[in-house]
Amino acid sequence: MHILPQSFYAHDTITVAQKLLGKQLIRSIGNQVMAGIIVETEAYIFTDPACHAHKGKTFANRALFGPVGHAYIYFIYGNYYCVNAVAHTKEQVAGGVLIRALEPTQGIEYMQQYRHQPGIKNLTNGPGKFAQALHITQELYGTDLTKKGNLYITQGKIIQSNQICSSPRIGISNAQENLWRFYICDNEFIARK
DNA sequence: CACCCGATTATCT
DNA sequence: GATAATCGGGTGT
Repeated sequence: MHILPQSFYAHDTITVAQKLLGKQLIRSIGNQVMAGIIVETEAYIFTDPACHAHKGKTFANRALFGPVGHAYIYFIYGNYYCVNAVAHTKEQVAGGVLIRALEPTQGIEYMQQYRHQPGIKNLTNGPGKFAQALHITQELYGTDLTKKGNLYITQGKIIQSNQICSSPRIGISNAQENLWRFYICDNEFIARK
C-alpha cells in the first residue's frame, strides 16, 4: 500500500483532517503489525484557542511547529496517549490533526492484548483507546509518518464527501462554534455520534 | 517547589 | 448523565 507523501500534509489543517478519513494507520512492533482505517479526526490550528500550540512553542508541543507529516503525541489525564499528524500550510505556522478512532483491519489479536479487552468494538473507538491498542507511547513522539517504520500512514479507501459528517470537537471548553470534528457517517467505530 | 488542569476513559447511578 | 482516577507540563512564587 502506498505511503502518503509529505506534500499530503502541507495543506490547510481542516482540509487534511477530512482527507485523512479512510486512510490507514499502520503500527509495527518487531514482527507484530497492527493497522486500522482512520474513521474520526479533529483539526487544531495555531490561531484556535483549543489548539495545544496556541500559546506558543514549548517542549511538549514542539512537534506541532515542526515538519508536517510527523507525529505529535501527548499524554493526557495521567493515563492515555493521543496521536496527531502535524499538518498545516506555511502561513498557519502550526497545527495538527487529532486521530480519534480507527476501524481495525489487521493485528486485532495484538490490540486485544494491549487493551486487555476481548471483542472488537471497544478496541479503537476513541483517541486514548486506539493509542493503547496500538501501543503508541511517548517514544514515538516526532515519528515521520511518511516513512515506512514503526508508525506510518498509507492510502486506504476512497471516501466520498457525502460520507463525511462534522460536529463540534469533543472534550474542549471553547471554540465550540467550529465544526472541526470529522467522521465517516454511520461508521460503527467512531467514539460517539 | 506548589498548584492547576487537561484534545479521556471506566464505572458507576 | 455524572464523576473519580491519575500524572506530567506549564506557570507563578
